[in-house]
Amino acid sequence: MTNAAAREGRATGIRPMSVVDGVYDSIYHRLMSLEIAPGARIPIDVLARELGVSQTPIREALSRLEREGLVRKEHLIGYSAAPQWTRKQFEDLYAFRLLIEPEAARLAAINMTPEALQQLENSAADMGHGEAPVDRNTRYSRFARADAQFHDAILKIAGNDVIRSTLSNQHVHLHIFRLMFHTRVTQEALEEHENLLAAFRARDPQGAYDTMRVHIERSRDRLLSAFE
Amino acid sequence: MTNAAAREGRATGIRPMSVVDGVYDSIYHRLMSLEIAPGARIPIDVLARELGVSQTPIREALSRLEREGLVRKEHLIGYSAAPQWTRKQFEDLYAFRLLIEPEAARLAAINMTPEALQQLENSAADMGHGEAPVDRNTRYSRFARADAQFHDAILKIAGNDVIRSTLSNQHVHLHIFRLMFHTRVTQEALEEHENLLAAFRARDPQGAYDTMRVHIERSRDRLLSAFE
DNA sequence: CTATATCAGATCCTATACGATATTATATTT
DNA sequence: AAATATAATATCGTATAGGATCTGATATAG
Repeated sequence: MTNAAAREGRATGIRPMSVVDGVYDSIYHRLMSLEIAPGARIPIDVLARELGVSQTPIREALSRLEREGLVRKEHLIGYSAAPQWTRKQFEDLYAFRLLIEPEAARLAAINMTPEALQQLENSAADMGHGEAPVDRNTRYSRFARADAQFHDAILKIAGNDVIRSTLSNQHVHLHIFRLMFHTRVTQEALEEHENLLAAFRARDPQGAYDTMRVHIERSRDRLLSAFE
Repeated sequence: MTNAAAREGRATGIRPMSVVDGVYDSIYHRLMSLEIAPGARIPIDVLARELGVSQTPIREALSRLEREGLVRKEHLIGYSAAPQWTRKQFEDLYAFRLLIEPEAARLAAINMTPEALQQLENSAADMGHGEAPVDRNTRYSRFARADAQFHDAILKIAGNDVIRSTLSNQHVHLHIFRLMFHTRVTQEALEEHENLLAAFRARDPQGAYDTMRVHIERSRDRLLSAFE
């Protein structure tokens, strides 16, 4: 029964995992894998039949995805996957990141502890090597996830929770992931992450600030080619 | 019938206004007026009975409010109004605003047009005078709303939609409104807004940047007293 | 051949019902 | 009297049903 399959996920705590969580994950991965294309309709009852659950949890999961900007809703028409980014949205986001993340890197360098540094090193190591990716899709998918984790770890060390939740809600990396299909990025990004780590090891706030700024600017320029 | 009352709101477009929208507004105003206290439980079926609608739209409205940080949800326990801010959350938010809004003011000064300036002037004028407030509650409530509109207008002129939606989702002003009950703020803020307008009239980007920074720092210091 | 009108199917939105879980009050034991 | 155990109530989470609206196709008129 699909119901049981959705529920069996990770029931970490004592509480039983809600059906909504399973539905959320399922839709999230369909968006991530581009199985649901940008702009495509997402009918509630079709999903309900496919997942073997009722419409109520589907509704809540989609509502949650809407708040994160991954799906859109039109009254009396229904839900659909968010359309591909426009160039302006892309540029606005990077202008925003340039305001936030260099300063966050500076704060992180100030607050850096040996334990936090070790976690960052591990996170960065995950990006480079790992089992061989089976196809282009899973390769980029894993890269995007690891990149998100790396940047979030820095924000966590910086210690400003408002900034951290704000950026994670932007779900930057899912959208970027889509763009990556049209470009090549991984090698340079890895080197820039290594530069960041060097600044953190040296406990150099200004260096971390500058390095992060350069990293984001280069990331922007690399991805800009996706808009021709 | 309460159902009809909820629906009668503003049905501006051709589309009938959804029940969810009415429920959302109702709960929002109850939070704004402190009729629902910070931290208080919000039982779904009690609300459903009071508003004369079923539980499904209540559920969706609460989900929407959760994304905006106004209510919290615990699995198998239920919804409750977001607790009063801690000092750390408050300081994190203002650190965030200091990164964003001065730069937004700078951009707004660059993009300023006569029409945009006129709208800002009107918005600022709304804050000063208006019909006499009936009580302390509605006076602060109107002030908070007008202040939010003024700051949002600047962000709109700055032109970065990512930044604008991010800040409006923070619902800064609702929470600040609560704090204002414990302090007095209006007169100084009005003068600082006037200083901002002066910089915009002069098309002075650097001046707008500096003035906004001072404004936010002072706003922070004024409200900090609410934490003793 | 194009454009409008009508109709059937799909989908959304809301209401209601019921099992599962948490919370509170009562009773029992130490 | 304090603490634990048990039962009753309140509330949540999910499933299902039906009315309302939209979408797309077919038919008809110009």
